[in-house]
Amino acid sequence: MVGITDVARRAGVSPSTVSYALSGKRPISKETRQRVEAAIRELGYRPHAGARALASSKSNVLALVVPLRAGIHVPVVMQFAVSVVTAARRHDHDVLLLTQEEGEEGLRRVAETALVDALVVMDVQLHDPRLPLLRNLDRPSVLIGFPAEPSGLTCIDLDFRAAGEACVDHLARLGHRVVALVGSPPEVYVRQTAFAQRVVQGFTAAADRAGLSCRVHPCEAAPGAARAIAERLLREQPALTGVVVHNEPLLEPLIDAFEQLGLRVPGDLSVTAICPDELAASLRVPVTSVAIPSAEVGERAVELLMAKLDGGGTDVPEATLLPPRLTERASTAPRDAP
Amino acid sequence: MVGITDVARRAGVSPSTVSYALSGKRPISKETRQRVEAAIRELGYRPHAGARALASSKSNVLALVVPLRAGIHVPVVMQFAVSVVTAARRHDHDVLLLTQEEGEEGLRRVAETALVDALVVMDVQLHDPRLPLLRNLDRPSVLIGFPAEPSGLTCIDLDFRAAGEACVDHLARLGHRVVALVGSPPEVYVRQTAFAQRVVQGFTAAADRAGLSCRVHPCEAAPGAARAIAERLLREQPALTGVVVHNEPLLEPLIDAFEQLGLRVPGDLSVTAICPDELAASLRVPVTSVAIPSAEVGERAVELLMAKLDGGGTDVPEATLLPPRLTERASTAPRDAP
DNA sequence: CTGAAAGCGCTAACAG
DNA sequence: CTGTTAGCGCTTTCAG
Repeated sequence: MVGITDVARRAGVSPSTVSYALSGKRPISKETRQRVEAAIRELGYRPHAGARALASSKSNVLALVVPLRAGIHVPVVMQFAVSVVTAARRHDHDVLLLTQEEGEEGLRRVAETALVDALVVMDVQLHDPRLPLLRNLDRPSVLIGFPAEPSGLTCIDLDFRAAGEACVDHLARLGHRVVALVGSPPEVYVRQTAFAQRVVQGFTAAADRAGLSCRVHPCEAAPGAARAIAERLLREQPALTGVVVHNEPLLEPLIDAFEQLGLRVPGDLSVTAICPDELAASLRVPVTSVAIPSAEVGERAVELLMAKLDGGGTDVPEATLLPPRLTERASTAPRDAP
Repeated sequence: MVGITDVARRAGVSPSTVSYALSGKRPISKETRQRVEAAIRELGYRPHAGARALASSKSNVLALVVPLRAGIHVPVVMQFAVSVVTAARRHDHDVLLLTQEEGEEGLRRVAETALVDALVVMDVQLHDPRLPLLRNLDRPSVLIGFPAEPSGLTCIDLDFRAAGEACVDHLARLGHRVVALVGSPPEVYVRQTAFAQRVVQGFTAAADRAGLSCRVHPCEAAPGAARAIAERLLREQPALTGVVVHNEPLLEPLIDAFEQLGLRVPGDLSVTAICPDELAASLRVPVTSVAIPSAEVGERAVELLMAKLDGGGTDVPEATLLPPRLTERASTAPRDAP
């Protein structure tokens, strides 16, 4: 194995100079640097990650905890993970993948063995059991999602409340007076995942504010569910003309179901969704939607972590709520004059 | 920070004894072990990962390279990743997540810095540029998928050829005489991803053997694609009664399209798929399918890696082809008597 | 701007 | 069955 001393010898300098040339932590004359770089190249030198971690107390690895639970749209998780890895690499960090299953012990393990320098935790619940641990860990973390009591933690997410509002506002502006929310599966609410609830709050608040009649339906994404929910919506709200869908797998079948029931989208019914842009744009009827910006959230999460790692934690905001971005597509239209 | 010497002092033993008590690499008397364990518990000791890696030249971390390319079904990748993590944890290893994007340099980096002990590489192409590198790396690897020349590498995958055959055999046994394969998007074939081609080979071979008329259609998963391909199939093969689908996103819309064209499934048309069981089982018409056993592949991949890591590499099979498992569901039926 | 040298915390001979 | 000790390869004072 070729080590730093081999490089030093070949370049005619001391090991510390090689180290500093690599880290840039102190000025190195141009010629020295070039000799070092040449030696590194010629020998194919790679610093040993473990040795580095031991000597510097920095592993340059981040932990990413991904959820496995039911009712979570897998492509969003994956896209998020990829963006975290990509962003981390830009900051010269790698990413260790942990599953939710590992629980608190998993977090504690990777943090306390110094395997990772910091943690990104997805799918945070309102009263997440991991919160006390994350507060006390000696390494910084960023949570994706907001728990009930976020103080002392760094959290980031789409502003789901505002997203719910944005959808309703859009429908209200188009003249719709009776709207419904088709939400995530019931288990997501039972688990008290904050984002689902926040959409409901925003939806309801905006509807009240605009004087709209509204209802909320948590909804499974089972085979026959789309048809059933479509019929139920129309039965319960015969004057329904606006629907907000916050349930990725159900979006396409639901639109199909409406059309099979004789309702044209957007002719008779306007549909908006909260979902990834790619999904909304790829449907037969491209859907007006508020994007779930997984890639941006992942990227920002890593930036926050990096700021905490080298800023010491000062001036890193505790809460980052990304404002919703609504894109109009073909699924919404003004309500017919009454 | 509490180190191994603190534990040793507290337990009244030497550091090496603590180390051996932890690793089990040499016999420790029961009483000593208990004193050590008590000390560890009382002090909340955690061995430092970097120090361990440096001293033992083992990081206990595996690299997992995931694909990002178009035409790859994301849930399969995710499920696979999760099963790799889970299996790795059972063997006391962690998993570092790399994206395809990092390419050869990424593999080289994590291997040569000793960040990881071994690698799992997904989505291997027939003439994958990473193959020479993987052959020469000093750390073992397992490939998911088979390149054109797998010798000297350890590969594992579903036997896609046999899967294609199994679907055709099933249809043939039910009396179908004219069949079609709706395959992966064209880019998957162009990239020469082996599995897509192998399905075609198996499909064609089995059809020839059984004397069936057959055609193959690579197919995008775009919004209108399902309807278009359905119409095209019926135009080109008016007597078509059996379809094999190897394209997850298209499966459901394709069945819908057939039914909209007036063909009942399985009354007029039998459909089988090669896809994850969860997908096949969750459709309105549960589909007879050969499962893509992502979880099993991930698990087996890790077992192979572990065998190579501690077995020295001997007696680890180079090729592991998982036999297809076809589950009959509601989408296939005997062909009507002519 | 550069070098010397002391560890970082653990493992694994070697010695008993 | 247990202890002593020499590193593992790098970073970072301290000195110049």
